[in-house]
Formats: sequence, C-alpha cells, structure tokens
Amino acid sequence: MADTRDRILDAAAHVMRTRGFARTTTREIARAAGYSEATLYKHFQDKTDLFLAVLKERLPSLGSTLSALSAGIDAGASPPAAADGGGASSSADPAARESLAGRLTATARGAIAFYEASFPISASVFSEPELLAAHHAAVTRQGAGPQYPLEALARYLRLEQERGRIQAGADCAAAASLLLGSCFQYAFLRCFAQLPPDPEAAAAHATAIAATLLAGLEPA
Amino acid sequence: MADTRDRILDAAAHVMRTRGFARTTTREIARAAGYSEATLYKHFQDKTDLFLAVLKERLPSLGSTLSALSAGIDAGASPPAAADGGGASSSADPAARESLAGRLTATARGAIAFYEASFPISASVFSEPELLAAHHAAVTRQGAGPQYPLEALARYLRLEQERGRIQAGADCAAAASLLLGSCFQYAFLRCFAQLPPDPEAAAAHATAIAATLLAGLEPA
DNA sequence: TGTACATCAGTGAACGCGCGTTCACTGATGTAC
DNA sequence: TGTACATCAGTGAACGCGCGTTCACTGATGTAC
Repeated sequence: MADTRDRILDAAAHVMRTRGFARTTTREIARAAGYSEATLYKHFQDKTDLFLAVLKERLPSLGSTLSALSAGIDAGASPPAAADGGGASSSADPAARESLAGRLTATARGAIAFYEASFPISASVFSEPELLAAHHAAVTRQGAGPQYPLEALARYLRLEQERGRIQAGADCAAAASLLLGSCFQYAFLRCFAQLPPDPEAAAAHATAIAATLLAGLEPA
Repeated sequence: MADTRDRILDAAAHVMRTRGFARTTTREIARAAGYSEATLYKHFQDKTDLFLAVLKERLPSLGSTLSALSAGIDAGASPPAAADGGGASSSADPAARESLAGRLTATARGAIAFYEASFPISASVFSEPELLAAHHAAVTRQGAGPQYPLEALARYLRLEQERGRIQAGADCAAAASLLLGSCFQYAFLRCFAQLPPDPEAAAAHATAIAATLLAGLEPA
C-alpha cells in the first residue's frame, strides 16, 4: 500500500522526465507503475495532488552537498534532509576539500548535477501557473525552495569571511548568486540541448568558475 | 492577412504568458486574437507550427544590450537583429557606460529584464520534448539560441583583456557564465515566486554581481 | 454603368479522440467463534 | 479445524468534457466586358 504510493510517485517522476509534462497523463503514469488508473485515485485526491507530491517527494536535493560545505568549519545550521540527487559533493582529494577553492568547486559540481536532475521536472511547473503557485506555497511553507542553496552558500562564505579567507568587504550573497547561477544556467543549457549529464565537463566548468570567482577579473 | 498572422502570434504569446502553456488552447488563442479557431489553420499548419512561430518571432532579444556592450570599443561582430526585450542596456550615466564595471552592470540589467520576459514562454517548451527539440534545432540553425549572449559577453571580455583592463590569465568564458548565470537564476527565482519585474531590485542585483565578479573574493 | 463571375479572408458547426475521473465490483487476507 | 463474515487494495468499463482539426460555406472585394 505505502509501497504502491511510492511506485506511483516513481512512475510519475519517470514519465515526467522521459515524456515531458504534457505527455504525463494518468494513463501513462498508471501504465508505468503497473496499476490501473483507478488506483491512482486511491492514493491521491486528483492529478494535481499527485504532481505536488512528486515535486515534494521526488525532486533531488542539494542537502549533502551543502552540508559538506561547512563540514569541519562549524557545526551550524544543517539543511533539511531529503533524498540526495547530487552525490558529487565529496571530492576525491581530501586536501582540495579543505581549501576554499576545493570546497567551492565541489559545491559547484554538486549543484550542476542537482540542477541537471531537477530541471526537466521543475521546468514543467511553469506550464500551469496554478500548479506553480501551489508548489511555491508548499515549498515556502517548509522553508526550502530554490533560493535555499543560495542562502546556505552565502552563509558559508560569510563564515570564511570571518576567518579571513575572504575579503572583508566582499558581498557574499552576490558571490553565491554568481557561482550557483552559473551552475544553474549551465544545467539549463544542457537540458535545452537535450544532452545527458557529463560529469567531466561539469567538473571542468565547476573548476573554472570557482577559480574565476575567487580571483576576480581586475588586474593586480 | 499578414496583420491577422501577427495578431494571432501576439494573442498566442499573451495567452502563454498569462494562462500558461497548458491552458494555451486553440480556442483561447482564437478568442484572444478575435478570430475563429478555423482562422488559425489558414496561417499555421498545426498547433506546433504556431508555437514554433511564437518562439521564433515573439521571444524578446538581448540584441541591443549586447551590441551596446562593445559600442565604442570595436566595430566587431554585431548580434542578429530582432525585437528588443531588454531596453535597460543604455545607462543614464555616460561615464558609467564607459567603465568596465558600468558596462557589465548595464549588461546584467538588460539580461535580467530579458530573462524575466522570456522565461514564462521558454520554460513551457520543456513540457513537450518534441517541441523542445524542434525549437532547439530551429534556433541552432540560425546561430542564435540561449548560449549566444554568453559567447557575446565572453568575446567582449576578451577584447577588454587585450586592452589590459582585465587580468591576462582570467577565464573570460567562465566570467561570462558567472555574470549571466546569476542574472538567469535571479530571473528564474522571480518568475518562480510569480513576482512582477522590479527594475530597482534588478539594478541593485546587477551592480552587486558586477562588482563582486570584477573584484573577486580572495583577500589582497 | 451594370452584370456576371472569381477570389479569398474568415466562419459555424461538427468530428473523433484522449483526457481525468468515478463506480460497482473482485478476490485475497484477516478474524471471530 | 471449519465456517461465516469484514476489510480493503486494486480493477474494468464507462462517463462527460474539452481538445485539435476539418469542412462546406459566406460575403466582401476585385475584375472583365
């Protein structure tokens, strides 16, 4: 029973990813889940209810990537737990993980993987403004939402700032927006071109933007 | 007749923005345009054909913002002409327009306006993978597409690099991705929260990210 | 100028289809005595 | 252990609706003579 609900959510998420939101009908979901359409209505009030559950329970999370950020620095605020979609948060090189550049690069890699995984589903929400509003309300109510990673990264950067590893006058919110925004758009462009995730290309991008953000553009 | 086609495209773009892609039916478009549904089929082969025309002919452009970037520096490559959605590309302060920071800020403001205007329509495309593929093919064929602004900005930065206004070793592609990615995600977050465009907030964001990108984070 | 015809932008009404949803039902499993 | 009943996850078939699309048509405008 609880298993049935999970299978329906898995199937719905799978159909949304592979056929697109417009093709994600109750028939397709039921077929993919191996149940009749009527069964969907034993577990969800209607189609919108099912979609909101998919958005809430089947979107990947940046949780582990973000908690790895501050690990070993401060036992401060940890993000809400959920399934992890990134998995690229722990660098292979322990020394790199300790450096500012290493941490930012690892975060960028995790963010790219996360955005690439969530885009196909989250973009769909924009085609139904009422669904968008309901999802936004749900996500805001529980303090998550797409601006959470920005806030977490900015918090980490301020921590480093206090420790003197970042310029005293630097705008940490702006820096977080630059780094994650770049990852976000990078993932968008790959989804737009319908390219599959490429961890090596993503790592190269992550390294380049982290280094550029840290160093700045102005000549010495 | 040609006027009719334009009115249909205007109506379709309007319905897509206000009701969302899922609610953009032939009936709604016809009603908004003031024609019968049958008239749509005198001008477009089918609904997909109409959507592709909207994407091609009614998406805003960053053209003027990007050409303003290099204005007065080099008579180099100018972007393809199209209707302009930004309009915030020319700064009120001529001195600011001349400085690197001023140009980057103006570009960021134009990019935010552009992304805020195009997101509601372009996100829709993700709900129909076939439409996405067709749109991507069309846009790639004519050398435009969402990565065009990134390339144009990177080209401008390399120009400044040659003139010594940017560090010799800096990664201009990464810098362009940081700046425009931040604008892109900023616009996404506003659309997600269904907030209307706010030029003042956008200008503040643009100023902050341009300054942060230029200065970098590392202490002197 | 008047008449007969051609053109063509636009329409009203209908079509078949696939959608989301519901309903009376089945049959396996658990439980009381 | 056997019997009678309750529970409940899951179903097959049907429903009404709104969608995209088509078709025979209208009526205003232009043109030939």
